[in-house]
Amino acid sequence: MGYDYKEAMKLENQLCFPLYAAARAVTGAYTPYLKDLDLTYTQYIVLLVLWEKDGVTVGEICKKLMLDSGTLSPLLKKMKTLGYIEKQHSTADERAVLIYLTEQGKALQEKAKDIPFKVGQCVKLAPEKAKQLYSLLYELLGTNSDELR
Amino acid sequence: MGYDYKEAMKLENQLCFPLYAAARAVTGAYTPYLKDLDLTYTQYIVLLVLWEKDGVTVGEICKKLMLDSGTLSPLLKKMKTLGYIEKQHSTADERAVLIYLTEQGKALQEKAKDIPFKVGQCVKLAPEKAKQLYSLLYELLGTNSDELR
DNA sequence: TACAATATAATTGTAAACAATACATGATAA
DNA sequence: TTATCATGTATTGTTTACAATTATATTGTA
Repeated sequence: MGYDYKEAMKLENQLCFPLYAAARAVTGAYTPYLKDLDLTYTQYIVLLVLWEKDGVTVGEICKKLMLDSGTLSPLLKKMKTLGYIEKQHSTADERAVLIYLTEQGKALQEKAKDIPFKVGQCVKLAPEKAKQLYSLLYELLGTNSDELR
Repeated sequence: MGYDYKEAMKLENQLCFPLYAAARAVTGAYTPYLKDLDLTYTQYIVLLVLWEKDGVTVGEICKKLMLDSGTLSPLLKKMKTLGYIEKQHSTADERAVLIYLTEQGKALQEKAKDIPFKVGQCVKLAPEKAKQLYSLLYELLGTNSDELR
């Protein structure tokens, strides 16, 4: 008996599905908290990048978040109109666009400070299991960042 | 010293991010193979459901895939125009819509049979680690399917 | 110095994803 | 019965995602 493709094709036998579903579920867990701050999940992770290091290029944000400019360009434009960021062309390289937080953008960090904790409360996975999951995911991403994208 | 929220808010300290990124990466790994069959990832997982059990309601598909009707309704409409499925109102309950594979939709299973294997090749995670990841993800989903959605 | 190759963002087009709402059918209770 | 509530699906509006392309700037090189 060979490779049972019908068995392999069952939804519950594919790693992709729980990954896809879990990602949406966890992202969704952020939504109510982010809504209070008028933020979407993607805007939030852009801010996470900027709160760590202000004045980075669009390309650096793309790389960190593994998103492309087709996703981030309109998003950053929106965040600018919302008053969270400013854009500025690099003087060293006119192609590069640097993103800076406004005062309002900086102030959001304080307002968002409880979110990781609150979401952590929702995601009822024992700490050591969360850690395992975390490292498996990074392993998956690390060994595949080239092949997969 | 209290709870260091600035540390907690770093991108690399949040479980959500690798989950989000890995899900997109793995989903993206399907894209080239699915493109050959003129399928999107979401269409593919709908077919996975139907290949397992034909003639299920929209609601059952929603539940299995953890997607809502706002996502699936237009998708199913598209799949109908593509000739993969047919819709039929349940006689027992006129509200319910049953989804049936067409011959073309059934035939796609044979054409798609190598996809799980091929994607498995791309995702270079040792089998036992993939298994671990798999069960952690289902644990995350299982314990939270109510709270998270 | 030209000019091809490359790099950086933005744009366009298509397809999800989901909240909120609408709408039809079915179930239930006064 | 008939008002009311619940259920199943579809629609509308907003925001991602990403492929493919474009516009512009920079770099490498003949």
